[in-house]
Amino acid sequence: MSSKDTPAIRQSKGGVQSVERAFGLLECIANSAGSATLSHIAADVNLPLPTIHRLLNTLVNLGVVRQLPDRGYALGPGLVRLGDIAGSQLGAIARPYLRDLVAELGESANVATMDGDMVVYVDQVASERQMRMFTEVGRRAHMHATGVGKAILAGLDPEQVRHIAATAGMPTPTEHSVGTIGELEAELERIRERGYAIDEQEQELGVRCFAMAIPDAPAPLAISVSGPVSRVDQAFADRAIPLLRSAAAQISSDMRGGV
Amino acid sequence: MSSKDTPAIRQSKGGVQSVERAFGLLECIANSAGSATLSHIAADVNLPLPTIHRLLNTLVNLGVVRQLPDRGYALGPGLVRLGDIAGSQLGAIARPYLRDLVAELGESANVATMDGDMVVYVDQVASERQMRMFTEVGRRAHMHATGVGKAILAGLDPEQVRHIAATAGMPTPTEHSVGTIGELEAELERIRERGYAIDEQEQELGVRCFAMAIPDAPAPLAISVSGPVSRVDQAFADRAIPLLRSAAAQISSDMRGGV
DNA sequence: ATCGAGTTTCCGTATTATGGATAATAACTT
DNA sequence: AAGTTATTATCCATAATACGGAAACTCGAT
Repeated sequence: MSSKDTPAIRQSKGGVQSVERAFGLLECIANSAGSATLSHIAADVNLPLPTIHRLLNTLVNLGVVRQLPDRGYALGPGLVRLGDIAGSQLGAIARPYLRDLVAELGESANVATMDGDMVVYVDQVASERQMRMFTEVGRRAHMHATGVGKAILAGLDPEQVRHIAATAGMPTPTEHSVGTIGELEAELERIRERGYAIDEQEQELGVRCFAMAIPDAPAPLAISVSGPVSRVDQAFADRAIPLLRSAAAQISSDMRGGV
Repeated sequence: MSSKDTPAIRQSKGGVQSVERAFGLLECIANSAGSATLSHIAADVNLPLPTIHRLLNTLVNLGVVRQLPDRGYALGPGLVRLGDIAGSQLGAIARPYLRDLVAELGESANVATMDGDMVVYVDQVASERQMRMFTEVGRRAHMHATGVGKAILAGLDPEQVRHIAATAGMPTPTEHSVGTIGELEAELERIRERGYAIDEQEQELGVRCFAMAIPDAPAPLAISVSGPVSRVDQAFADRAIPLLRSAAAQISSDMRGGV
């Protein structure tokens, strides 16, 4: 499951070839979890060895890739920094509104984006409560098993949803998780009707979560509030949903407004 | 403070120009917090507009940069993913040992690397205790004010240390923090003698931390255990130091061993 | 000590990125 | 609302740049 995952390297017209190739290599290393040797990479992306070697050298000099003592290549710390900044920038616009949500509702609020076929949490404002959700920023999770993920999926084409479900798979972290594409599609329809997604202990037992997509965002984005089922109940939802709705609207307009 | 931070773009011989330039642009966007407009970027990196535009286009197509509705450019979600994977890969080798440390000592353990002139936490295993350190993965901190940072600094050339202190500055988060280069150098000398670093409430009041650098790591790396001063005392240190030492040695050999 | 898979360097070639000039678009001004 | 400027996007001839075949080298295995 490695020679087909990276379908060579997409070359879009008007793009700079070497840059596209360079990121193809990064993708390739990212997919082959851990290190990847030169020839291993050459097998995946379809390029002559010297070319790959030269590109990798450049990336190593840039600190984006690090070369292991056994000559293998791995993603380097430079990417940690860039990724961190990228995430915080995405989250930065949303943060003040998340803070309001937390202040108002007393539960943790999150922003997540879709990357590839997974959800990535880009920012979180944790509640002050003792027992609270512990969703690390940067964590990745399956779309169908999270509130934010389902909220995002509900805004995509059905075929795109199928494709994501197919490539990422549909594991069921708990017995409440959605397990089949049929169920998922029905669930997404419900989400579209009511305007928000519910994660009913689907990601973790005892945790309920309300999520909503940010309309017209530059990247697929959703926000959520989550907490233990004991506190996050119907009464909570009645207070939370309008707040989520207005937060989503404001974030959306902030993002369109630039800065 | 923006036209001098990015000293054009470093071009190392044997490197692929366009790739180096592309990452120069990413750096530039990263530095100009939030969005950066085309001409703003052109002012920082010293390149003709069409060239920048073409490179940015490529990066946008790759999902690494996103273009805002006001035509500004910002780092995109693709980087979040790569950075996340890069971080977890760096941390992955260390994680099992961190787990052991936490199991044995009952306090949170961290791995951090140096990136630029800052420390970045790449992984953490949190203790099960109620009151625990809340160091998010991906967080950046000043070298001189953290245990891991000082442990790493202790292994660098004095001039490099000076340079880092000069460029990053030396803020003092608490009244215990090291505030001058003189103090720092003395402290680093002590660290070299005893073989580990102590963060004595220098980052946050009430928090003590023992840290040790990973020798011969592919990137500067250090591990630490930290917790409230009430629990993390001399008796704790007596248990912790040998464990840290052996963990560091094992991680080091694992990293040299490849995979 | 010999071999061979995998990695790195070399260098002539032409493919590829380049950037000056120009057009299109947005922002400001009167 | 029309004119003006600043900013961004597109063309395309040029040559500089990245390319990749071939050959040297390194390291682990036999």
